Amino acid sequence: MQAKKYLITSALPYANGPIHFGHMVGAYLSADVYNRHRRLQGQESLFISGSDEHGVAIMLNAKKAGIPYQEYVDKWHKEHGEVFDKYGVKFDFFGQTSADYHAEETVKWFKVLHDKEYIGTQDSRQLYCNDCHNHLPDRFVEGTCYVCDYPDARGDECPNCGEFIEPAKLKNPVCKICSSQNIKEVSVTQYYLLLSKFHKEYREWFEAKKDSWRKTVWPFVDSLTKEGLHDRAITRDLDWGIDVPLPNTEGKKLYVWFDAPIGYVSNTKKYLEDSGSQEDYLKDWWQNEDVELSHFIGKDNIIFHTIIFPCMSMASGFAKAADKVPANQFLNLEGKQFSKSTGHYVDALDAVNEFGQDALRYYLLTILPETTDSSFSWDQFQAKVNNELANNIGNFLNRCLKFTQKNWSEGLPASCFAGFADSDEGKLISSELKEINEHLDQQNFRKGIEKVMALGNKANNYFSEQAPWALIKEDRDKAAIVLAQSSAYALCLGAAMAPFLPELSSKILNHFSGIITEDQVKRLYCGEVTVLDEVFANGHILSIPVDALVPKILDEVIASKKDVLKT
RNA sequence: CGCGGGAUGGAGCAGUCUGGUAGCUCGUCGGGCUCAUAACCCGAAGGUCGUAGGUUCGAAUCCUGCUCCCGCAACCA
Repeated sequence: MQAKKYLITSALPYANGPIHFGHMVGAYLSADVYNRHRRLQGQESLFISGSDEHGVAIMLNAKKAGIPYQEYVDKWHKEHGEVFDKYGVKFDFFGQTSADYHAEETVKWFKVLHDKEYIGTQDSRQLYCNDCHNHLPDRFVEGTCYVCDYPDARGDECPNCGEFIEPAKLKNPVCKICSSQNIKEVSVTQYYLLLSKFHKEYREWFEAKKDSWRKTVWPFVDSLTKEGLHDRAITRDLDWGIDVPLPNTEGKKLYVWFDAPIGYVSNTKKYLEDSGSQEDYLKDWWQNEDVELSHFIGKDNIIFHTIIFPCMSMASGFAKAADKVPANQFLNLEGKQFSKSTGHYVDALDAVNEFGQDALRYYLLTILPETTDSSFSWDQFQAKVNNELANNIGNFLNRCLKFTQKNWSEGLPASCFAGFADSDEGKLISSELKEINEHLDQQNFRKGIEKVMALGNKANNYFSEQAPWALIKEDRDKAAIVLAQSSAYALCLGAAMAPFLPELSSKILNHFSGIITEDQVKRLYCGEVTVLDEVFANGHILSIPVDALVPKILDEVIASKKDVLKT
């Protein structure tokens, strides 16, 4: 059955540091393209994200910076919002998990899961630092591996021998927070999400996804869950987070990963309330079977979005489980991992301020790590932007519009545009536009943007073959028809590009403002080229001066970027 | 045998599920054009599809073994 509405979420960025291209490409750009795509199709959609603001890492960094937790996360929330804005990633709502409305929603989920006996207590042994008085999560302890004697084994895994570590057994454990060796093992009682009880229902839901989920997602999750599900602690002994809503639980907070995905739901609720909508966030969206729910995430989040949150949703009855989880692989920088500490790093905000939204969105979308890890390279960035975006698309628009403006300053008459939809060019464009739609329906973003480029290629092809610069000397009327068809090409390119490069798209459409409505753009986007007969019913005058729409990136600039990485 | 992903012309990738003369973008070389952002168009060269076997009339694609790379992914998020 065709879904009627689309609920789109992007992983909540952790409010603990700057955003880099890896984040951008992992969970935000493709989600934004998908959202814009569905809207252009005239579908109803909601695009939700927000800051993830709890957890030990934030606590410690705020303490280190000497500022209150709330102030710390607010700072990052603001900066992240700014970055997304500059990249044209346009959420309907970008909330915060430290807000009251979110705590309220999370508590509701906890209580229902508790009442249904999907939450219970278990005792476990955990390390505690006597000097900084923190309960130490596995990753915050280091020591000597008890299997291979590797000296820098982490509390959860030994990077040398690959053994999964039981932190209490580590030799010479050291607190990673304060470097103290004064660590003791204590017994703690935590609340657990009893996923083991939900195995059968979970697998029933999961197995139905086999053919539609990416092969980087399904087999991995399958191998983790086919034998059974592990219960999982969802509380921690911390002083920053949402209080456990039960008596005698002082000092316990909900684990950040329990509350974070509920953020999608609470942010939806808040958005609908704030925008004065009459819709109910659960009935009309989260529980609605006619809604297609897609979680856009990086591969590091697969477990939470394909196992834990779906179980929480189904077991509580608050929400349907995900329909699609188009998880991306990782993006490297010049072949190596991004690393802020070693300086092998590019700040996403600096980059967009320098190169602009179109160039970065274009390049990043063409290297989306959909099937395998990919790599950002400055040389390739320059080559692709200059050769593909500027020379192909940008130059086509420039040559065709400038030529038209120079020779038909009075405008092209309606008669030149007649019959375009039925022409070979018109039919070709129509089928190309429909194909782009299909790729995006399937969330194949790279293929989609490749197709847009191919359309630009065809436009250049047509222009060169028809050679209007020669034709105009022999038969001005025939040349006018060629230019009219080229204008139609330009307009179609503008529409096709809309979900990928909204800024460039609107620059193109701007040349046709006044003769095309928003609704007509949507129809054109879906491949209905007959709409052009209406659009050009009175001919067309290019009234705005034509300028190069895609600036080229200079060698010196790229060289300086590469130099920065070397040092 | 921890788990998953990957290995395809100089570079980056698609194709593998559903076997049938190996495709795309960039780069290189040759030609054309001059409307345009030294842009555009046409043509060419370049690959025994990581490796060793197997199945088959036929394998990049299916099966088995091996090598190398990336990541760590259910108590960091």
